[in-house]
Amino acid sequence: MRVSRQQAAENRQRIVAAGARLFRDGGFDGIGVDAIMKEAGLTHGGFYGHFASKDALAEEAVAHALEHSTAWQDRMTSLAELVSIYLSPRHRADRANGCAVAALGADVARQRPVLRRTVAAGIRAQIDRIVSLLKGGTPANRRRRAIATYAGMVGALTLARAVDDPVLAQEILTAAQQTFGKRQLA
Amino acid sequence: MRVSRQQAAENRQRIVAAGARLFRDGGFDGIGVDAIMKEAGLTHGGFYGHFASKDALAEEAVAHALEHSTAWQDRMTSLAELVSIYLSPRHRADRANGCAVAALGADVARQRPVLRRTVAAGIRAQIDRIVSLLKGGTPANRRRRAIATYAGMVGALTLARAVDDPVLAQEILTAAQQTFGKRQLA
DNA sequence: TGTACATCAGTGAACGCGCGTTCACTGATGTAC
DNA sequence: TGTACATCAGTGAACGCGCGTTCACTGATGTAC
Repeated sequence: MRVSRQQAAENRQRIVAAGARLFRDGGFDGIGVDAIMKEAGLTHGGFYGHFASKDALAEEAVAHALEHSTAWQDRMTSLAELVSIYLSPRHRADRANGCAVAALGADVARQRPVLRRTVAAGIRAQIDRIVSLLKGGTPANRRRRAIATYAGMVGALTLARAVDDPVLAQEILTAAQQTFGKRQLA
Repeated sequence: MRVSRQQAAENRQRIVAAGARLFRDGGFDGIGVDAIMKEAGLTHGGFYGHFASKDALAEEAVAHALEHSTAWQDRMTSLAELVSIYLSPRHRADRANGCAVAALGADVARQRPVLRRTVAAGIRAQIDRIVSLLKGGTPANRRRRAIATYAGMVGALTLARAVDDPVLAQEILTAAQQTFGKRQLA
């Protein structure tokens, strides 16, 4: 049953958004086209009218996730605030809507170059965002500290999500928050 | 064709070692029982004489990887040295034999509790190892800095592996090395 | 503005392949005498 | 120490299921007149 062009465009967007959420939650291999289409309120057969392959969606979904998982950061005025939200228990628990780099992490390294290029662009943008919140030092120094801070954030979230012990997880988040947020890296 | 008990025990160890390498390289879902058995020099049918399931092997393989990928660290006498090797281009390129936490990263969070407990133990051990290399400050302060340092190391390696641009990758490794190795976190 | 037809977004059955797992079989090892 | 038999590690074919992808079909949309 054909739908209007506008409806079709909306459906496409819903598929991308569903993929962005489900891939972050379950990993690229952990989620099927079937589940994504169902989440978007459609049946799996229609998928290939919108995308050439699951891989092609993955690419768009990651781009979408990178944009939307960082939008709130542009409203932050201090690094402490940004780090505090990034390393919050809520972000730890909500993989599906959080940072795509931390959610897909090592798996990105195993994906096609196009996808990795998209992720690289997202990482560059994130570094710039942190640079703009840092004070003092030369531009080169600020960039180094921004990279180290971002690495600390991604690593701490990854570690906190990997462990099953909630106490250790919280200790990791708190330690990283104090180091990368409250203090400024030298 | 039956083999000696000793041979069988050696075969089992070879399967674990093969799993440890291949899982780190390809991810839990990216590698099949077939490939692991072939890497161990056997055929896939014999797998279930040694392990109850692929998941059961994953558990042992991760434990094996955590031990063997950190053994060299006990010979390090300075944090700078440890960080320098961890964040080297060589470690970035050699996922299969490197840090299991960075190699499997976010995927660990999606695995069974037993495996996550194993990873948590490995993370605790790694934190202690870094604590013993830190100087100055109270024990609590050293522990916080050790956690932040470890998070920075894992995050930087994850980011460097995720991006496709070797220049950006090296910049990330260098920045993290300077921040977490050459200087001491406050 | 209304009618007739072509288009095409979405449906759901079906295909094919890969992969985890099972199983009957083989033949060397281990053991009982 | 040697022989006869039971055990069992490993083999490779086969099973079954899930999943990515295809396809004939449907019926509402878009368009030509």
